[in-house]
Amino acid sequence: MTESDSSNFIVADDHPLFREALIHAIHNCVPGAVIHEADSLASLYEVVEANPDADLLFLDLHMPGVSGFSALAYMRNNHESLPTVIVSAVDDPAVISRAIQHGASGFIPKSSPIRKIEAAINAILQGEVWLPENIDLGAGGLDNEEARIAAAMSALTPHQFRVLMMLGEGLLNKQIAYQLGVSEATIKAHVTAILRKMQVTNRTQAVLAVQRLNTREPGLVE
Amino acid sequence: MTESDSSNFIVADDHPLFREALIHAIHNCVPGAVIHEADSLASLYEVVEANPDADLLFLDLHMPGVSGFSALAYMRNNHESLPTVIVSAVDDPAVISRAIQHGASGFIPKSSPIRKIEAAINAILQGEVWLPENIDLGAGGLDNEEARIAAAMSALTPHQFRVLMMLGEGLLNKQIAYQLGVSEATIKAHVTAILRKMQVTNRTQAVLAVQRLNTREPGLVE
DNA sequence: ATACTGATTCGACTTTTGGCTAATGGTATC
DNA sequence: GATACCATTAGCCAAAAGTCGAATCAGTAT
Repeated sequence: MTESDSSNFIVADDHPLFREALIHAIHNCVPGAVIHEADSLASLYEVVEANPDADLLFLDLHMPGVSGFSALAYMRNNHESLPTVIVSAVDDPAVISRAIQHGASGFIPKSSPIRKIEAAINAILQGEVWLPENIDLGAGGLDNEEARIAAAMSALTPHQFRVLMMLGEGLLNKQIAYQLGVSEATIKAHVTAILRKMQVTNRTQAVLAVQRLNTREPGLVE
Repeated sequence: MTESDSSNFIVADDHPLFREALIHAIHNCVPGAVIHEADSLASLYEVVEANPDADLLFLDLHMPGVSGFSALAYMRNNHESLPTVIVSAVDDPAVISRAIQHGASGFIPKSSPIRKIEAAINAILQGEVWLPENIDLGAGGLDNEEARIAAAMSALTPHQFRVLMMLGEGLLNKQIAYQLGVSEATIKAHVTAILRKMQVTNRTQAVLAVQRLNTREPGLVE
């Protein structure tokens, strides 16, 4: 009866087909597994809140509402006890390396054959950090800036994080307020708190900071 | 006496050491070559204006004031007659492919040995499009968005482009005005024109558009 | 010579942003 | 129960952002 008896997983990916495939693989590894799905930042919030005892989160790097390592950085500090595995179409060693440094418990390229994915799931359930073969973790280091931004971002509250992601879409305070069903005054208060925590002076700079956590080529920033 | 008798080149790169090495290689290929240098967007403007009859521009992808393909997109439309070769530390096939699609006349990785660089210069002077070996030009296509943004950006006037790049650094109108030595009202007018041409409604969205021309992993944008 | 186009400049005006204070209620934690 | 933090809102204010119309200037076509 109690869910703590069985394994609880969360699969966050906006591609239904891949979600299904991943769930299938998980079931093969853990027959009685209970799996919860999310296809956006908003639904990820709901599912994570509703299942605080989940054992593992499979997180896509790109979903509606979040992009890059932002969501990972956030999860690492607001739900420390929930290990997070990145599942992504990207398989650049530098991106993989950065994901691990941002606190991911593993990295599964979407291009992996089913067997490999199942092997990855099993390894991670054993507490291992699973990576594709031949990955040099020294490939892409986090520069100081990136680490600082990730730390600042993980200090944000859930609402603040959500608002920050919407700033990242170029929305007005008024639009954000409408979409979240609160007053504009509330959004302003959130934005002020965000700017403070991110140590920037206006929303454009905040958005630029978020962009640095995207999976762009490392080594280009002077 | 007339400069049109000799070959005119422009080398735009913010790394003095590499600039020197490249100039040396050019001299080896074209003994009497006249070479003009730029180490920032501002100086690139000056040099290009001062030498409208230049034969070839060597352009680094990352200089103070510009980043990614923005400068290339701009050059392609405002100085159509000046062929541009990208010189970059990046050698990702997708980046190379995108550079060519943005109108570059060649791509020289900085990691190339001197001989290769000289071979590249000779080939490009013959009118060829020079690429590193084994490059699959199908590697990274421009999505519609990226092509649209590049087109919009190349419709900007020099001043507007300059202002847009400064928006991309998170600067205030006031700061931009001070740096360019004009009134804040002028900058506001430029910004309004930029927003119109880029088909966005505020500066944050304009900055996000510019970011799409950076050399980040392609294929990640949903 | 005239007219037209486009770039640059700027002031006046409106809207949006962002900071500050203050108040309310909820929810943990101690 | 007290304390702390979060979310919410209002109201006020100063600063910044953005729009419009207008003047100037250069180049270009007629």
